[in-house]
Amino acid sequence: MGRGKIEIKMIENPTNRQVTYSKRRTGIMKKAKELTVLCDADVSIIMFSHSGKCHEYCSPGADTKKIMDRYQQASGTNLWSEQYESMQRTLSHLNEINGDLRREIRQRMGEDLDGLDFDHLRGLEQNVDQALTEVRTRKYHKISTQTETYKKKVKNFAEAYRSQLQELGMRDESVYGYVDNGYVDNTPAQWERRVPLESGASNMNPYRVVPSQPNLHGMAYGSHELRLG
Amino acid sequence: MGRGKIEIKMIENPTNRQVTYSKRRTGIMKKAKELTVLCDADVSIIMFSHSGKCHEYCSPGADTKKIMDRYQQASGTNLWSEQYESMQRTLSHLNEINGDLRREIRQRMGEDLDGLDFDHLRGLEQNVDQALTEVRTRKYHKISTQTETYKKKVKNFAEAYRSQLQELGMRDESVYGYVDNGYVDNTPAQWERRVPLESGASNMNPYRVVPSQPNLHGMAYGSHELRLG
DNA sequence: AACTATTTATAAGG
DNA sequence: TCCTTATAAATAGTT
Repeated sequence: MGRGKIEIKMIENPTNRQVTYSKRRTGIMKKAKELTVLCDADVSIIMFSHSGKCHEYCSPGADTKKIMDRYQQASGTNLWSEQYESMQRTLSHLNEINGDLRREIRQRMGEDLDGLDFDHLRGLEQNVDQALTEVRTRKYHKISTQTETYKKKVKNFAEAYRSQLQELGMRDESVYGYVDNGYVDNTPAQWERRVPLESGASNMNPYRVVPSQPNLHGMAYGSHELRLG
Repeated sequence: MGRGKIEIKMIENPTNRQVTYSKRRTGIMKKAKELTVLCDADVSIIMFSHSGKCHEYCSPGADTKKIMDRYQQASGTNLWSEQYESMQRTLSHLNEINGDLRREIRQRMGEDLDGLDFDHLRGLEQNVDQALTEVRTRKYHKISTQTETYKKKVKNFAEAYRSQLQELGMRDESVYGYVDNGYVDNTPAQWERRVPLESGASNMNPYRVVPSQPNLHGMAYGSHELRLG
């Protein structure tokens, strides 16, 4: 339709091509609008010109994404579902691992042991026993280290205090005596009574006896729709 | 264009509307094809009729999804990204939790204890100690239960054997003697030497000492592209 | 679905 | 990009 008939094949002249693209794009968009109104249809058109420019039409009362979602549903299967399902599988896999890890922790806490046969129980016992030994070793190492640290601190403090006294021309023999007898005590008794410090950085507190859910990141996935608090 | 000019407004007569939809749809699709060829453009058209029927056109050399992805990219921001990012956040959150759980297990195995202060060590020690007690209790309970089971089995077997002998008009006093003296033994010594049975259903073997990765589901997400082996 | 009078789209040119 | 105009194409109403 025009001054002459044209063959439907790629227009080589870039200017002509661009002009034709522009005209016909307008034409299609107009037709789409008319169809939308005349027939009460939902239409989505997305076009990319040879040069990469993007144009779209979308019938009023719906947006492109809605039509695409509807398209996805209508065409049944594919589109994003593939990627969604991949992520979905990953999520349930991770959740499964999560469940296994929690169960292992519960079993290491002496719970949920009904499912274990004798050999597993025996192995678990040995492993926990070794762990206990290791933890005890560390604990006592910590005690002595901290004790040494405090000893040094107090010693340094006393040293400074004494040299100050000396600067003032005075003497006080009781400083060292205080350090060695009173403040530092190798028995763990005073430690055992301390209230544990809350560690904000770690959400894992191994010393807390939490009966069934070692870490309370309650999550349950499995539906296609996801929400994350 | 036709026998008479029509006003662009919704066609009330359903038959006419359907006929017009059909004709004009064909027209638009044809125009789209021509545009594709003439101007080397990528076009995607999705249409839903008033009755809900879906029709699409997509330029050859690309599929609808590709054009939509390109559209998403071109239109800059949103569309699916919101949902993707939500899932992405969920995934990394789960991974983080799993990391914490793995660390907790390692610490319950006596590893990775450098970061714990004295109070945590003390709590962990107490907890592991309690767990050890519980596991031991269960283990010995298992021993006695299994022993009882075997005792009964052998007893039943011996009973059956003896009644068979009786049916044959014979007597054998040694049967019970064998049961009570030889086969059943309450000491755990013979159990301790058994090779553990492999449990195929469970991928968690608490009695295995695996130094750094309690469960080898090595996963590392974080990129937008996902793959799951 | 086919026909056809008429409207609409648009190719070429400015 | 817009205007013009001759002509091709689309299609409304009819059969």
